[in-house]
Amino acid sequence: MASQDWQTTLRAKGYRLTPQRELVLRAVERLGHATPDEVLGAVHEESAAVNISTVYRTLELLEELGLVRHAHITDRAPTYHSTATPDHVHLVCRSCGEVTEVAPEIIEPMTAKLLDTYGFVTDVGHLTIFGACQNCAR
Amino acid sequence: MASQDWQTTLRAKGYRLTPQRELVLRAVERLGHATPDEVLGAVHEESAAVNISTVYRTLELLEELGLVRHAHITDRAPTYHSTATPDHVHLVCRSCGEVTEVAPEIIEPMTAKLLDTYGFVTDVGHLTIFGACQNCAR
DNA sequence: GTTAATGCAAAAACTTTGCAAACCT
DNA sequence: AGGTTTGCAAAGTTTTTGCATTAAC
Repeated sequence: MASQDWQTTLRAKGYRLTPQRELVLRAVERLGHATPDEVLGAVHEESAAVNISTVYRTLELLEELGLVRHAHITDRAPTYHSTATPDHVHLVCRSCGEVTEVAPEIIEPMTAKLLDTYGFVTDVGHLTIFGACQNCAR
Repeated sequence: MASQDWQTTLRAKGYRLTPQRELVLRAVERLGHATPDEVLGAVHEESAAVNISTVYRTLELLEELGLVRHAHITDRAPTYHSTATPDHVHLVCRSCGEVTEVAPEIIEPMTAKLLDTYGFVTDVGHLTIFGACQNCAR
């Protein structure tokens, strides 16, 4: 059922089902958070050869369809994650690089205030908070 | 006085005072938020020729010294801003690109909770919140 | 005079694009 | 069959690096 979902979403907009698209989506789901390059690597481990440009095009497509999202967790490449996982905020430690996923509820007081004061609707799924984790903070 | 500050900071760590470093720092202060490329452009307008690689090296140095900071406001290049301006959070509208600066107090409830729950110390100056501004939200 | 910093040019890393061949429907 | 998608290769961007020259101290 969930496995049909993405197929339906693709077809709904007239896009075709290809093994590459399935492989990329699966890789993103499996990896949790991954750069285009890491997605390519993961797909290759599946003993499948997909071109890097296809990975880029596919990630763009999947994001347009709302099946994946990206966030800027490192200073370099964007990292993609599946939207099948519930929305979450990323806490990224500047020292050790650890990434913690946090339920969006924790920032609800803030999003409420931003809406209230500025009429700003926070895109929770895209939020990355940098700082120092418990271990590195002291 | 403030104009001496950065000179002192540089010397304190044994770095040298160069016109390029002053030009880059001034450009960042003047521009508010700027990519390395925009900094280069601004410096050139000062009728001074500074190489792009010097801009990169200088921004890195200034950041190490705590004189500038960077945040990821767009999906592409990082934007640098002076730390002379008080810490602030960036609200970025995904539709129109508008960037609003917000006092850190507004997110204090969130940072408190993150500290409480995860021992996570939020780096407020680096925080960029994506979403939809008042005009674009509806 | 020493040593760090700059400019330049080349390389590296990352992403995009054009086009013919292959594949989905 | 017909139009979309892929692979490949080449080009575009952005950032980094090595090294000789220049400039700060």
